Amino acid sequence: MVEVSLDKGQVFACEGSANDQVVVLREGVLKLCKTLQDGRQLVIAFRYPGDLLSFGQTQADWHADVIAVTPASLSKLDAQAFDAVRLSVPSVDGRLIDLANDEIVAAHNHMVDLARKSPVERVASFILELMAQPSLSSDGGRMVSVPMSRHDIADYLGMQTETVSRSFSRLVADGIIALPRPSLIQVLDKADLAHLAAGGGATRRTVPAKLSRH
Amino acid sequence: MVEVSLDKGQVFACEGSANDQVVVLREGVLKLCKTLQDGRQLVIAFRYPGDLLSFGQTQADWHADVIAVTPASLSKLDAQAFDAVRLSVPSVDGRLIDLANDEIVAAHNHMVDLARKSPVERVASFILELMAQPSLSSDGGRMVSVPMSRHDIADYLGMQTETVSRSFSRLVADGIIALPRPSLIQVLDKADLAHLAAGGGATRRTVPAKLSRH
DNA sequence: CGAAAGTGTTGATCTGGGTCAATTTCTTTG
DNA sequence: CAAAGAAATTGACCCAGATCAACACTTTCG
Repeated sequence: MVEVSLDKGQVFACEGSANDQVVVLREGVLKLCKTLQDGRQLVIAFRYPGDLLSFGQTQADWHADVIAVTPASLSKLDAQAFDAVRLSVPSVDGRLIDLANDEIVAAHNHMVDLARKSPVERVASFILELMAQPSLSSDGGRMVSVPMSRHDIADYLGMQTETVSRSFSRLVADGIIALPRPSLIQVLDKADLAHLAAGGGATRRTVPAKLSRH
Repeated sequence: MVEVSLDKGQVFACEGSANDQVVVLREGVLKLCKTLQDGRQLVIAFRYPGDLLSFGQTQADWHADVIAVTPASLSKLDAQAFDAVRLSVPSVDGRLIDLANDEIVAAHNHMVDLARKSPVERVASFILELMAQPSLSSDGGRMVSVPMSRHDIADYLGMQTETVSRSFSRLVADGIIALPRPSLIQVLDKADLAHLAAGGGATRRTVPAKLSRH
């Protein structure tokens, strides 16, 4: 099992390159990216500590670029060695299938975000995803750190940086979150956030006067 | 192994209901749908003959509605029986992992479509997907039948029926496809279609005069 | 420390695709 | 086959979010 360290911004793997290893993220945050020939880009997913980056599948090619969003460290094991593990511990396969399935469910949910939710709703969903990451969450989920740039968030949510920024501002104006720093979210009303993310519109439609402007 | 028949429009399973079976689609086309509480809908994926609908995972809940787009027939086997198969034929697990992986790759590609492609590009990608289905393709992939409605296509591509229709019209006007009937596509220029779908813009930017209007 | 570059926020304007509405074309059925 | 109903197309208009532009704040480095 080999340890690898990545600097912020470093490319770990490229779409199309061979992937005959099993890789686990130990520390830091990665993004999986796909780019169209004219430069349009999408961040397929972010990866957090503990996440598996590849399932040791038979067809072995990365289908997206893998890039460090923060300094990161990861462990890799080549496919043969992993196959030995799978043979000696049969429950591993079932676990892999479950993990792959979680991945499918997550992807399908994100598709709904991309296709059918408004910018504010997408950002609300995104904040909830961050809150679910123990490595980013503190104070019982009240404070959430945001390790990626507004640009990365935009590419993840299928919008523009400006729109991401405006959506954050909207949530602040509505008293749902506070932003002590761009990279730190204080969640003020988790219920409203969840309601928004689910596509139900915010509970608090009318905003307290002193919060709505400045 | 139990056979099930579905009428067009019939609901086979609902999001959240228990899924402790392994299901294979034999004939017909299904759609997997997710609906937001205010009615916004997305077709996550279509399923074609030969597709597996569930991977016999541990956590057993449908995460989308499953609805017949055409009359369909499918076979199901309950999880215990399938587990017996998995134990006796160890290669099944590896195959399942590969299938799940294909599903992940497909979902990730579709995310790019939804988030970053224009309506015409999405429809182009969609037509290519249909062409890849042997059950829909004839005349060496020149003629493709479209079993689902414009509305379903819209919900699959994250747009409106009207926009789907306009995109088809655009492709016809540009001489890339012909539409003898709404449910039948004749592919005239597969290269252009692929180029469009890849986000490169059509090769034929200037349109022959007699095709561009009327 | 001050300049320069990078990142984020806000404002002004423009446009692609959504929405509403009117036909036309397919499909079904009596 | 005709009539009714559903589905698809086309047109007109409008608005959410992209684009363009200016500015603020933070970090880096000579």
